[in-house]
Amino acid sequence: MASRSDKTRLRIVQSANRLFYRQGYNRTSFTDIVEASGVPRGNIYYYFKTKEEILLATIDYRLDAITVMLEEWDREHRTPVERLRRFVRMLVNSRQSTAEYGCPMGSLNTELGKNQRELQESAVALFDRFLEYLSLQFQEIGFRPELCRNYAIELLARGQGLNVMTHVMHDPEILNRSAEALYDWIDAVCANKKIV
Amino acid sequence: MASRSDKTRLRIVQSANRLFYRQGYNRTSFTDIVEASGVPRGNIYYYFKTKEEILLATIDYRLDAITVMLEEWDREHRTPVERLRRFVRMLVNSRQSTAEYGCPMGSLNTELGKNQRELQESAVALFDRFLEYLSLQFQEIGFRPELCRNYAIELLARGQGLNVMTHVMHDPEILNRSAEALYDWIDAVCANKKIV
DNA sequence: GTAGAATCAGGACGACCATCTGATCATGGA
DNA sequence: TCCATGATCAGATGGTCGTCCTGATTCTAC
Repeated sequence: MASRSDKTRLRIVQSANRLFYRQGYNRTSFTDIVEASGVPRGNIYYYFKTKEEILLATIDYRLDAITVMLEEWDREHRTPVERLRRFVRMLVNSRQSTAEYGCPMGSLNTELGKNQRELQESAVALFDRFLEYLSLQFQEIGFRPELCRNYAIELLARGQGLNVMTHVMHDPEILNRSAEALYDWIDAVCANKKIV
Repeated sequence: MASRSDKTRLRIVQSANRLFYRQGYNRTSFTDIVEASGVPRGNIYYYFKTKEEILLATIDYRLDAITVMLEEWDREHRTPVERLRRFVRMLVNSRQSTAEYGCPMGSLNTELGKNQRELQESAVALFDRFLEYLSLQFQEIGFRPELCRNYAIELLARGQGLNVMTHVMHDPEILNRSAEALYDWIDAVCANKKIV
């Protein structure tokens, strides 16, 4: 099924995705995408009518990548606690690129959240995917459903906070050092399981 | 001392500051600033040679505002713990605008952190101001100096995380609900004081 | 083999961008 | 009164932006 067309489209999306992450969506020009992908101007417009459409395609692309990753986590780890810890480990593993360019998900939403609400509402799907997954793990641990979403938000918030600080200070060690507190938090929450 | 010149300059800076917060720096055009401030094009260039200079002026403007605020906190609250709690309260108080436009400090740094390093290095001063202040409070509580900076980063990180989630989900209640955990964290850290 | 759709290619277009220019106005000291 | 200078102002400028257009080439199916 990987026709020539599919390959070209994929090249565009991958190049745009990379640029959007590194430069931001608004600061990435059409010419940037043309040069990075090697796909000529008019040809890109054959696949996407507007720059916004390219962004939506990159969001879908990321969503697929996240789905694949989460499925892998499910296969690799049997218990929900291990999967929560795996999430923290992912943050730590990404610390170098986070220090350089920030969180791909968080920085995109932050950028679009200012005055580009429609686009941001598409980008929030990235957060929802993680929230859903994390929430599910807490449910499997045995917490009440209402609590689970709040725990998921709390965990995601702490991850985002570390990502922001890591990016702002250009210091990957912040993530390295602070991860321990997140592991502890997971343990502490789960220790409450019997009480709650 | 408020000459006509000073007033015009201030009007430019205040309008730009507002626009940069709401629309982001890069998406704010010169024309936007002209229209918002009511100061004609050429006149703005009499005060600032480039758009970047305007940004630097707004950063200074914010730094001054932060300084004034922190001095007020010092006057209002005698103990360092109260001042730390005051910081959390500020986050909660700003929850409405945070839900709409994000954290003024965090979102600016996130935007500039991508590919505009020189400007971001000026914007990081905003973070430094808070880090310095928070760190000082931990020192006054009695922690070892090396610890204090890490505690300050941790507190700032958790605040930024909540700000990001609040903005992304457009839900001020996230800040409202999660503040309690920050108060608890402050208490927990200070309870360790004798041990550490 | 060939018709028609899919794909490729790059220049052209108008809008808007940050910046600059030069003229005009206001003010205050000689 | 006059003029030097700080302040104000409208419009022009070159460049870049996202978008569009028109052919040329390649693929697919009969």
